[in-house]
Amino acid sequence: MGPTNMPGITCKTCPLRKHNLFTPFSEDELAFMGTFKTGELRVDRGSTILLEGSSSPQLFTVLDGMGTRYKTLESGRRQVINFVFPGDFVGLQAGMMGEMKHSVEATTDMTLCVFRRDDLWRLFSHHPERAYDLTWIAAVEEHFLGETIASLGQRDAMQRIAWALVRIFERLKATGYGKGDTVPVHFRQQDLADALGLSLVHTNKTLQALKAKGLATWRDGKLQLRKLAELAELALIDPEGLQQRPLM
Amino acid sequence: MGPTNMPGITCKTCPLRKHNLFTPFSEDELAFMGTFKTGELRVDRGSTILLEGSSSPQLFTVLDGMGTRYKTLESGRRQVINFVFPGDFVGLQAGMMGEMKHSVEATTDMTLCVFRRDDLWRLFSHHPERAYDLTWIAAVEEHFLGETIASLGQRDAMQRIAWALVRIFERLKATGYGKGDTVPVHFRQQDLADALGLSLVHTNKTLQALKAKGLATWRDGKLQLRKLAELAELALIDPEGLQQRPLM
DNA sequence: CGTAAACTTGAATCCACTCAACCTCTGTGG
DNA sequence: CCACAGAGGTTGAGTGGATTCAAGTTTACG
Repeated sequence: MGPTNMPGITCKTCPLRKHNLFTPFSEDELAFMGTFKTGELRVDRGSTILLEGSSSPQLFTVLDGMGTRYKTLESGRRQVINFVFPGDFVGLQAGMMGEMKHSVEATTDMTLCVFRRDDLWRLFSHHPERAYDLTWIAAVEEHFLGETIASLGQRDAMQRIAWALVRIFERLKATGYGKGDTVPVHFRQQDLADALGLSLVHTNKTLQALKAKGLATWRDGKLQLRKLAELAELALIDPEGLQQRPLM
Repeated sequence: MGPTNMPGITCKTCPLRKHNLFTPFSEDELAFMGTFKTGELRVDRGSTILLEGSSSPQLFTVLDGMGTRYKTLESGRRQVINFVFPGDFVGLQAGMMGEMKHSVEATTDMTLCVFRRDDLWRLFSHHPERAYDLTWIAAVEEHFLGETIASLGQRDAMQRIAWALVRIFERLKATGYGKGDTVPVHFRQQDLADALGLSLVHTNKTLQALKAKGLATWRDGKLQLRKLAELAELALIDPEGLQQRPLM
């Protein structure tokens, strides 16, 4: 199955909107987004959605599925900047700066809501409240990247992994995935290693250590956090929870 | 000398605008920015301009001086998210999300251009081109943080320090600081260490190693890069140079 | 002249890395 | 139906880059 385009969900019936992770839409906004959205894209897992250095004519909001944003250094090493979840907006850099500064790849099969880059200016000129939200989204992203920098710079391997697992867990729960203390996570250990600046071997061993402590189990695409509070404490995360943010 | 407020430069005569690091202003934009700017702030080195968790009523563009954005973890460790240079816009997170997710501190005496947070909406609703630029700025910031993540995750100590020195150097040159192969850098080694996730001791020894290689000398607030290209190569930086960006 | 801040230096330790196998699936083609 | 290949995961051993600890030195300044 290759990438396909098909008329699917409308903004009005968008299943993401119901999660209170996202700020509610007004009727006006809803109507506008309907015209801003140009279609839907389905891609297989493994597909590259945006390529570093390219200037995509399209912007996306992830409707379903997960992926990674990553950079490849000249040394050949890969850094996963962050993980991409439903509700995330991708392509803003290409939209504003002219070209992507990282790649985006689908880790699972993925459905994306498609916007035209050329419409961005229409958004700014005619729908300031949506423009405001877009900037808000950029600010939220900046915040998370700052947190990641703090993790890579100041946390040891165990804290980093605990931190990542908690963040992934919280985000998925807030978007309606999983149930109880278990969420579906289909990333590979290598993805996590590349995200945290750790070797695959050490990531593996540290995951086992967390399992031995009875804090986290991650097998066969299922992540189970038995003692979330304890894990968050180990990760030096202050338990503020996720703040509401806009959705594109 | 404490913080003082005094009518100084007007946007029309703003010395930053002349550097081609920044995209030019139109007459309209210039006129509007004059009304958006509410004053100037001078602070001594060591001052905290924005505090993590606070919701500043003010936003700033740095006119002169340098500083750091940083977070403090529960463990007491400090992570410098990035350095702040003239032309940088600070306070966007507080402006959009309600509160700062990191602190901003002046490392040298600093002059800032002051805006009122309440005026942000006026900017979005009446000056879409400026709103667009603001989002652009956020996207640029996101790009740099992504690069930093790649550095902390994938580069070793020598590469990280080389990377940081080159980036600092390029940015300062692009804003008219220093001459020849030397620029003024008044950060402490501890700041650099905290930015790169390295210990002070190792930062010190690595700086000496770079000096021994004849690549970089940093003493008494003067950073001299003798062989920029070679240093950039060591740092795995592709020599694209700095891209034009908007200025607030 | 004394104190504090920033910078240096040396030594011992350890966290995380690399290397090198090996295991366990799953899908595929003879 | 079985052999094989490839991807993802696991395990052990040895190494080394970066850390911590603990003193120094230099510089700025009241």
